[in-house]
Amino acid sequence: MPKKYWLMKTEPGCFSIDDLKKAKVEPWDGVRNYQARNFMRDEMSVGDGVLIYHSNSDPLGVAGMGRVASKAYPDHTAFDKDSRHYDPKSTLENPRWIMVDVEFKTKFKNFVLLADIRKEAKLKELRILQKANRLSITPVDKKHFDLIVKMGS
DNA sequence: GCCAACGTTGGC
DNA sequence: GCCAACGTTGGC
Repeated sequence: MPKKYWLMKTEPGCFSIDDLKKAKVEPWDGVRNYQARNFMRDEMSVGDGVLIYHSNSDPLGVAGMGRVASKAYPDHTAFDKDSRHYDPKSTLENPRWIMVDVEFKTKFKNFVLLADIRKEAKLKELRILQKANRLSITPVDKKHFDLIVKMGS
């Protein structure tokens, strides 16, 4: 299967690129959106490239790069009553939510600001720039992925 | 199956 | 903190 590329959002106040660097590999739990889930279930494979995007923070933008390190498997936080991601409709027999492991690759030398991504004409088709795109996982074209990595290096 | 109400996301 | 946009829920 050809390698694919993704952008995954995280709130750094909750889990940042530095946390990922420290953890090396992290289960990407808490995704509670069907479109994002289906990307993980149907399209992701081990080795895919991941842009790590910091949302809801200052600065906003892409902080680094990782890779998909596992296939999708049940998100156990959905079973945990004490988790903020608890979903009573997800059961062990029939898990509704899944996650993949994400492995740290690099923290960008130059944080790639959302404002600079907006200014770059070649990136105008990027999903996160489209109006009101709230998807926490979006596919990224290889050429866009490579350009953002270049901007960050 | 419609749709109003509600909760969440996330940039500003 | 605001609020627009969107997804989900649930009554009908």
